[in-house]
Amino acid sequence: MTKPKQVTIVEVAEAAGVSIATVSNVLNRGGIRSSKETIRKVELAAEQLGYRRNTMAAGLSRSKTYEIGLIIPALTSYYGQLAEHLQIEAHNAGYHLSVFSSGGFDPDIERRHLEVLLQRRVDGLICHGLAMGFETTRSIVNSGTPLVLINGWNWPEDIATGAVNLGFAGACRESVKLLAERGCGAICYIGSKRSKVIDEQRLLGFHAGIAQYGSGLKHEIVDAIGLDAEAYLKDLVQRHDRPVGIVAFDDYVALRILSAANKLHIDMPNRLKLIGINNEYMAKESYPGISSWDIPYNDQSQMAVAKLLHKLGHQAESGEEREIEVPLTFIERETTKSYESE
Amino acid sequence: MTKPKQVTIVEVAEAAGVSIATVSNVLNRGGIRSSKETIRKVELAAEQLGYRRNTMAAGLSRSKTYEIGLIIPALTSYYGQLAEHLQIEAHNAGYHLSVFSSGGFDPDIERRHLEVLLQRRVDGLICHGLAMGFETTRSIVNSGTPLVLINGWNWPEDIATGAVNLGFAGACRESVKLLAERGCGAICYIGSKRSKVIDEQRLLGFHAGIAQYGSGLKHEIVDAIGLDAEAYLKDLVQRHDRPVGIVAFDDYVALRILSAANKLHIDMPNRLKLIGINNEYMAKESYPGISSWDIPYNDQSQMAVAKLLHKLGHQAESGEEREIEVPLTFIERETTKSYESE
DNA sequence: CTGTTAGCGCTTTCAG
DNA sequence: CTGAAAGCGCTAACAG
Repeated sequence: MTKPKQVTIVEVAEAAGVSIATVSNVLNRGGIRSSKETIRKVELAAEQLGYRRNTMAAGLSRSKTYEIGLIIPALTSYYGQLAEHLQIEAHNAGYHLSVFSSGGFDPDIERRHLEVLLQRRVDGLICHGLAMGFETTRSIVNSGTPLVLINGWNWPEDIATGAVNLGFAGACRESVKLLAERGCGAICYIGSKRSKVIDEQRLLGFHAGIAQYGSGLKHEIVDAIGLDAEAYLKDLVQRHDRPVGIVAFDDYVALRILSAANKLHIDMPNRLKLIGINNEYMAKESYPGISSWDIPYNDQSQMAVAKLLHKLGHQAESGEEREIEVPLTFIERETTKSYESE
Repeated sequence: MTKPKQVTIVEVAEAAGVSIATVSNVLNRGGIRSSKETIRKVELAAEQLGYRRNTMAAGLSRSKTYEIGLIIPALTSYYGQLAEHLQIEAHNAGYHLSVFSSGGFDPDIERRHLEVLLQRRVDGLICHGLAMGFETTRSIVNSGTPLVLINGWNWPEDIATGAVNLGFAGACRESVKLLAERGCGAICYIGSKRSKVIDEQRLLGFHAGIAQYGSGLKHEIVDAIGLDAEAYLKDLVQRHDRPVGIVAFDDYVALRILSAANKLHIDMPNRLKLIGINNEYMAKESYPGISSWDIPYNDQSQMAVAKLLHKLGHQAESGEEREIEVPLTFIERETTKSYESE
């Protein structure tokens, strides 16, 4: 069980009867500029010996790792999905993505992972805004490692790094619009202070929506943490005659609301209309189905990777603007509309 | 924006007026056997220059990476959680964990990630049974890299590698028992063929339960994929006078069932009793709450890492048995029991 | 087309 | 306690 000495190009070279340089050329540079015969010999030898390139040696020698690091606040739901997509995009670009979770916004863990990544000399970094403190980020930027942020809004100029953000504000604004149009007399945003910057974006959009479409409408803002959904909802509905609209922080919060509503036998969508965000499984499979905003994982991932590649000098497009925004798309379900046929 | 040449021990050595060997000793070997004065000088120089150790060089030189690779089928729900916990355990042991998702059971991606990890010369590997084919696994074992499996049951002797498995079978058996005791006249398992080996385990337990506690009980087995939950449920309930019990593959499937039941106004838990697995958010927050089996992430992670360390020669305990099993714990909610007080 | 050789940055004997 | 020197495995000129 002791790790048998791994085979190196030296051994392959010997077996194939060529020099190590030739082996390197054949195996790791696409066999260009080598005779067919040599290529064959080398590949055969490598195959038989079970050669496997040592990334550390290669990286050290070229001072380029083809690795890009990802730091996200968690590995669940949205973040997990995102990581998955990014992994694919990175691969398509010839890089490979190492994923690290900062374990729910823990700045120490964040620092630690970052340090590991930097010590690894990753070529670039993709980080979620939530997982990054300003200080940490500044130190990356100073280290010279290219960085693109995901969901990082309005970062200080001196550490501006390019970001691709989700259009949460827009989604919330449109949610308000829709709820207003559907006849809600009061609209309420249930946020989550825990995800500060993201909550701010939602709130921004919510307020914009109220300002634009909600004249004469009552509105209020509460936080999901520690909220007694049942009590709140009961009270909310009692206080208003017309239908009530709720914009939930995400589908998790929305599910809590929906369950409370079910328990109280509140008529959805006639008495209460509910919109979540993220379009997760539970939104689709709960009863009634929760209207929600779908996340364009593909677009966001593609853009993030493209932007990073650009910084890495790959001369791709889409590297100009500092922040770019990706819009969500609304998926309507029974919490906002009664289905006739469908 | 071009990557400024990173500082190396050579520069630190110069700045501190000592040799690179000394720098290495101080910085990366805990400053043992060095005079206080030297230590101070070196640390100061390193600090000022912003020295950051190059992992590749270090790893290459010691042929030891302190990295362990993780391959899981996805980054969502259970898998994401698991990864998160493993990351912590690994860290506590002085290792760092690189996470890779094989993008939903895709054998090509699996192979690719594996190759990357092996080329990185990770010290060890933790893989989820679902994400691994036998062939792939055999090649790891042959490569000499220690491997511990998570949820890998009954692997062929020649690639037996040690596994820490969740007690799904036990959970399902006990679910049947509970449903039988609670007066169900028919018990039904709704599986998911997509997760083959896991489904098998559940089924194993289900059958054991039926054999042991379900004499005279009707039982049936269906698959969640493509299932019309509403139609199925309607029919199921009509066919039986006594309460019907359902053991769902996981909480995702359970949620679908629950939604269908709500839609059909089936009385839970009196007419229908439902048990999920994984104890995810939706089980806790749906209405009625779904009884489910909680996963001991901590235990499983600890054991997996401990087992791997053992193989790495860390001489820890718990490395003897080839497969070890971690039991789940039942969390009862309203889908199986009416609450009076809570 | 192929081989020689000088590193990449760090660890690790082994002398001093 | 400190330093000189020999690698770790691979890449990248540069000659042949």
